[in-house]
Amino acid sequence: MPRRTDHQQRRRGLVEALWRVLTVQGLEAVSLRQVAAEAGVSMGMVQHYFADKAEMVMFALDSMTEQVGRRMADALAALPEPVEPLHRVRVVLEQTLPLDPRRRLEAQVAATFLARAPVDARIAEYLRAAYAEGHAYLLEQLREADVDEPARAAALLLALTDGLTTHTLAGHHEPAQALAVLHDELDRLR
Amino acid sequence: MPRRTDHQQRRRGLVEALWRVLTVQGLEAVSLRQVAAEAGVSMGMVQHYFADKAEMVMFALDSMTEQVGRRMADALAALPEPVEPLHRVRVVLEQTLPLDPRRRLEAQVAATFLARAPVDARIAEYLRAAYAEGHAYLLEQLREADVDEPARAAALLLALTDGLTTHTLAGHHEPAQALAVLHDELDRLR
DNA sequence: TAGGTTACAATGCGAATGCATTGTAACTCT
DNA sequence: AGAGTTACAATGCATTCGCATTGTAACCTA
Repeated sequence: MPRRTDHQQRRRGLVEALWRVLTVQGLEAVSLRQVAAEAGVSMGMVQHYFADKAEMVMFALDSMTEQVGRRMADALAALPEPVEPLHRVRVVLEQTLPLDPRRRLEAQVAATFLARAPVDARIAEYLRAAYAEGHAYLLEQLREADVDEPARAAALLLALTDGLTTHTLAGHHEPAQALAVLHDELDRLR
Repeated sequence: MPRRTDHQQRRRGLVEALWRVLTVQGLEAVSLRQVAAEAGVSMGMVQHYFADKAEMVMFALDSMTEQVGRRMADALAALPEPVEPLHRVRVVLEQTLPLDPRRRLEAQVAATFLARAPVDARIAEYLRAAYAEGHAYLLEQLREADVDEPARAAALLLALTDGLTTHTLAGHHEPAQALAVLHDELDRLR
């Protein structure tokens, strides 16, 4: 066995560079060269770690959802006992709102991919599975909270959160306003 | 004065071709050549009617919002007297949901531009003005309907509608479900 | 220490892009 | 009828793209 590096770590570094290009210049500016430049490495290195552009982009999407999922799990674990189901819903949804720089970056990456889903089958399929998972979790919590029509409420909350995220990123209002709207809606579900 | 054509009409035709490219292949596939090919004309002609790509794209956005606005006005005018303000809200918001092929195309164009706003100042500014207009209209109607916290409710409805649109376009659920969610939420405002 | 594998760097290539330039009909007005 | 303007079409150019190829150093194993 010859010279070895930590593949996962290198790929993560490149993906962070990709995210930066994506959030500053948009998905159409994401190219092998741009990512390499942003990461301060050669284009050959990027090629070494990703078979092609599509794999790189899908890995960037996967890394992002993984990261958000981790933060959701952490936030849930930090909740004081006893945990109300609607509190879980609130905490989970708040992780997807652009409330700080980290979440703002993630939200923008997610929003960009979501907007691209209608014209990209692979992205659509991936996001569909993620949506199904999120919907199932919300459904479970809303049932436990005795909310009327929990399936519809779950769809509503997911759509509302995404809409608030998009509007915040577009500069239509402040993050705090988005948070207030979400809290209002959750209060009304009681 | 020499040879004359209807500039507005030609531009509209080209913009429809642009929309088709946009909805099928995404905004990054929109190029002078692609639009020309889709419209069945030469690239020189496209250049003749638009100074550059940016102007063409902004005109496409403007045409779309204009068209949606026209449909909203028509739908409002077709409402039977006496008109309830919440009914107006419903009719207006329904014009932005992808409930039929026409609205689906418009919704996808709108969603694509909205997702691009965070990295494009010109688009952001344009959409901000459009959002402000929509919010002001909803605010007026919600006040007339004696809804609690009308400003917040307006922001909620706009975000929810956009979220439902995005999720429908991404294939997360059916158009009918999106409509049902919106109707539920409007009923709860009474 | 020799051989083989890994980790890049560098370069080349065909395709596509936005835009500028040039050419040429067609039409209007004087 | 001539002149001038408009409406395109065609082409060229520099740049960027994804990807393939090639080269080379570093490193591990036998």
